[in-house]
Amino acid sequence: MGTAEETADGEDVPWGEVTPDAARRLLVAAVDAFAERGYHATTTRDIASRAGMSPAALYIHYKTKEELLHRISRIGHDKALRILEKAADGPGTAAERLADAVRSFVRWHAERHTTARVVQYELDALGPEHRAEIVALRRRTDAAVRRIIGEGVAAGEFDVPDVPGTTLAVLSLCIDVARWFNAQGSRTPDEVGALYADLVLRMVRARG
Amino acid sequence: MGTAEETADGEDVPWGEVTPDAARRLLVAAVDAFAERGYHATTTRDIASRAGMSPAALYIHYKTKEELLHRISRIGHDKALRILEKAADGPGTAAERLADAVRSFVRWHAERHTTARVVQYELDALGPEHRAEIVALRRRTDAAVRRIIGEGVAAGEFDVPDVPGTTLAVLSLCIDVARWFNAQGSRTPDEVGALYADLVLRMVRARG
DNA sequence: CCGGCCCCTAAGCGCTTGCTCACCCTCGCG
DNA sequence: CGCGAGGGTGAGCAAGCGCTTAGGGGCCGG
Repeated sequence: MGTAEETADGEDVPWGEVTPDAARRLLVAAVDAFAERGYHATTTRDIASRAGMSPAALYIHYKTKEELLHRISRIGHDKALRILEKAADGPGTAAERLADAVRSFVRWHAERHTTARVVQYELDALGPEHRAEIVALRRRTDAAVRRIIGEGVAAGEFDVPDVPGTTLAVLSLCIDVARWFNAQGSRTPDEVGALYADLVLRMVRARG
Repeated sequence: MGTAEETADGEDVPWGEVTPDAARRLLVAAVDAFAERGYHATTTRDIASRAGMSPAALYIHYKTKEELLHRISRIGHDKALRILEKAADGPGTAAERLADAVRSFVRWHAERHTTARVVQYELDALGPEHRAEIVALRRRTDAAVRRIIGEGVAAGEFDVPDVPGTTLAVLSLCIDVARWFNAQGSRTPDEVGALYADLVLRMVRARG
């Protein structure tokens, strides 16, 4: 807390951990390009020109185009996981924690949907070692949700016949927000978060 | 019914409508390659060699690589839409029809998950006119689900505060099956279909 | 036997790709 | 002022891309 990439009120500055400034500008340009066209359809010239630099500038700060994707994916997954685990470890009943987790996770996917789209849908473009690292993070994401649902069942709050299957469905539902969410659409990230939290509570048949 | 691409018991032969045989072999190879690596990461040489042909053979049957994707996308969307509309127009209560729609739609996405992955996630790679044609089909998909839910609400079967939002969530949930489903995984398409039908009925709080 | 037809291939064209390299400009420091 | 260091550029390389073209080989009716 209080590190350079956070403001006084504790809210994160996106990509604040990426330095120096030129490296961050390139990374932000890459996120936009990857989200818009996909990793494979994006050229290094496109990324550099979005950042206002020559094609060669990219290779001062990153070894390859794939390393850029890895940095984006790594930071994005870290952030998403932290949001989810914070909600899972919070106070309150299982229903309250599940609703909180879904609400904040979905809000992140909607608010930062360009980043989320890259993070969630360009996994296959990573090299084998980098992909393995990211897959490990995703398992922790799955474990966090499964724990809340499991505790809710144990406490008699939830009625869920298939805990792993329901966990999968809940996460799938949240992640897919990154695919369809449109900033020009009629729903705000808060509204989608509230809607999805309600739907998920219904899925576990929590009293609510 | 009884057309060339259907067997006696009415079950479809996949890609039976694609002729001649060499064109179908190329298309099946393209589906596999696109699903595995993505459209942009797949080369025309890769497609041709999977079909056991030289790179030039592709251009005897298809004008461009994009035309191949369009044929796949068009046929796949037609099939998915037909499955969904058949369930929506069937007999029974809204709950029965919704469960049937979700079950069969999900089963298709799981069973034919390579095709579904291309169909659902490579939309942006299509040219503008082809994309517009596919988007129109997707609107009919949305309309079919919305109609069932709307009728369930009108009949007092469902308790749904936000019909368009719930429709979006239901479709999103089903479509995302194509992303995570793995044939080597522990769940069969039938099991996933049954699980998802139950979860969706809970989302609309149908008596079940 | 032939000649036209239909699939298919070998070779390769023009272009774009990820990435490199020789060089330059700016700036802090003695 | 001289100078080294580090972020930046223009030009371009080797490889791979989508796609084309000239021609080969098997099957057909005559």
